[in-house]
Amino acid sequence: MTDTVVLWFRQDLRINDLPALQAATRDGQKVLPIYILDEDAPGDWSPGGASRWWLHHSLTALAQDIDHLGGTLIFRKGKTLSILRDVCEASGARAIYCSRRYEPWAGQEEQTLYKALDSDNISFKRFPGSLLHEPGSVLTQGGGPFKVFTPFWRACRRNEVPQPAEKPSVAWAEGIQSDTLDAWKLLPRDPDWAASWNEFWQPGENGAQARLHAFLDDTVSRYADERDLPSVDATSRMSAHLHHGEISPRQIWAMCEQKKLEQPHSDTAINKFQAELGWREFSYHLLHFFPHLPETPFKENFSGFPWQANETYLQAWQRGQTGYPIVDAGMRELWATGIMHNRVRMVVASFLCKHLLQHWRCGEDWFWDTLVDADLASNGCSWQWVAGSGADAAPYFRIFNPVTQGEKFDKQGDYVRRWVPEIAALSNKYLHKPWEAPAEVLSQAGVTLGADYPEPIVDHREARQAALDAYEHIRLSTAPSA
DNA sequence: TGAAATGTTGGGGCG
DNA sequence: ACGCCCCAACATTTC
Repeated sequence: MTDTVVLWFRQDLRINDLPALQAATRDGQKVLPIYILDEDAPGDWSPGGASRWWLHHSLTALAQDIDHLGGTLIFRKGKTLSILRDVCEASGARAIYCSRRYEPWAGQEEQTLYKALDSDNISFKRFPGSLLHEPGSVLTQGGGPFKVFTPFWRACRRNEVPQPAEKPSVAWAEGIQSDTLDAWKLLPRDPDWAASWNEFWQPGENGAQARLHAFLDDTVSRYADERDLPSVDATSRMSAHLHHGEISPRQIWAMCEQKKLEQPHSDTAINKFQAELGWREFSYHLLHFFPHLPETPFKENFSGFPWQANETYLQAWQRGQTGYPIVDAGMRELWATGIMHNRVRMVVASFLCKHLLQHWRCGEDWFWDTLVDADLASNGCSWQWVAGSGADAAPYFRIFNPVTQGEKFDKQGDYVRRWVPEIAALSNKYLHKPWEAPAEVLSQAGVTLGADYPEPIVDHREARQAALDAYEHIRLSTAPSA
C-alpha cells in the first residue's frame, strides 16, 4: 500500500469509468490529480486552436468536479518527466498512474517515463480506458491486422465490452503548488473567435453525459433517417467529448445496449451509431499498425499523386469562398462553431482533394487546427479515406458533385442559408448553383456574383475530369499487395 | 457513406 | 396500322 498515488490526467478528463483512477484508489491511500501542459511533448501534433479552447473548458470542468469531491486538480506546465518527479517529491508519492495514449509517439514516451521513474523508485503504471478494444487485440485469423472495416467490426463485436466501472469513492490528497489555468492562455484572444462557443458546447464530463442522454432520449429517433441532413439536429455530437476522454466509449456502449433493451424499435438506429464508434476503433487500430498514417498514404502508389499546391485555392476553401454553397457553408460552420456536420465533411474534403487537387494533408492540417474534435487517428484516417489513399477507402473516382450533394441533403436550403446568408434570398432552384441563375433572378435576390458571393473557383465538369486525369498518373502503379 | 456515361425500354407524337 | 423518332425513366458500366 503506497501512501499517495499521482493520477496523471492526459486525454481522459473524467472521473467515472476511469481504470487508472480505480486502480489509484485501490492501491493508494490518497490520490493526487494532476494535469501537465507539455508544449515540448513529442510528436508534431500538439493540439490546434479549437482543441485548446475545448481543453481549457474541459479542464475547468474537471477541476470543478474534483473540487466538489473534496480534491484539488493540480496544473503544471513544463517537461512531463521533470514535473512528475517534482510532484512526487512535493507530495511524497511513490506511484504515478495514467491512461494510455495511442499516438505513435506515446509508447516510446511511456517507456521512457517508466524507465526514468523506475530509477527513482517511483512506479509508473498505465491503464486502458479510451477505447472499447485495445489496439492490436483484434486480429484476423492469420494473426494480422484487419484492413477492411466490416470484418474488423464483426470481429470486435465477438468480444465482450466490459461494463463501466462503478462510481469511485476517492480520498484525495492535499493540494500542492499549482498554476492557474488562465495563465496557460489556451483560449483565443485578439480576436476571440470562440466568443460564442459556449452556446454550442458544454465541455466536461457533465456536458458529455448530458449530451449522451439527450441523444439517446430524443435525437436517436431521427438518427437512422436524418443523420445525413446537415440542417437537422440528428447526430450525437459526442466526438469532442470522446476525444478528450470526458466520457468513455464503454459508458456510451453500455447506455446504448440498455436503450436497445428498453426500446427495441430503436435498435437499427443505435446499431448504426455504435458502428460509428466502430470507425473510431478502426482508426486507432489502423494507427497502431500503421503509425505513419497521419502523414503518409496508406496505399503507396498515392505517394506519386500529382497534387497541385495552390495557396489561392487552399485559402478560398479554408475561408468558405469557393463559390459552391454547400462547400462554403460547411467551411464556415467549421470556423464559426468548431465542428462540421459529417456529411458536409465528406463533401468539402472531396472538393479539396479532387476538385482543387490539394494534398489531403492540407485539409488534415486545417481540420486539426479548427475542429474541437480533432483526433489524430480519426482525422488522419478520414482524410485518407476521402482521398482514396487509405485503408478500406472510398474509391478515388467517387467524386462528389457539390451541387447534387447540396440538393440531395440540403433540399430546402436551410443549411446553406444559415451559413451563406449573402445568397439566402435565392430560391431553392438556384441556391446550390447560383451561377446558373438568370441575371434577373440574381438581381431580385440582391446577389452580384463576384462581389457578394464568388463565382465558382473551378468548373465542376472540368475539375472532375482533371481529377480523373491526375489519378491516371498513379493508377497503373497501383500494386495493392494482394 | 457517387456521378456520369452508356444502354435499354416503352409510351406518345407524327407522318 | 405502321415505322420512325424523341425522350423520359430506369438499369448497367465506367470512371
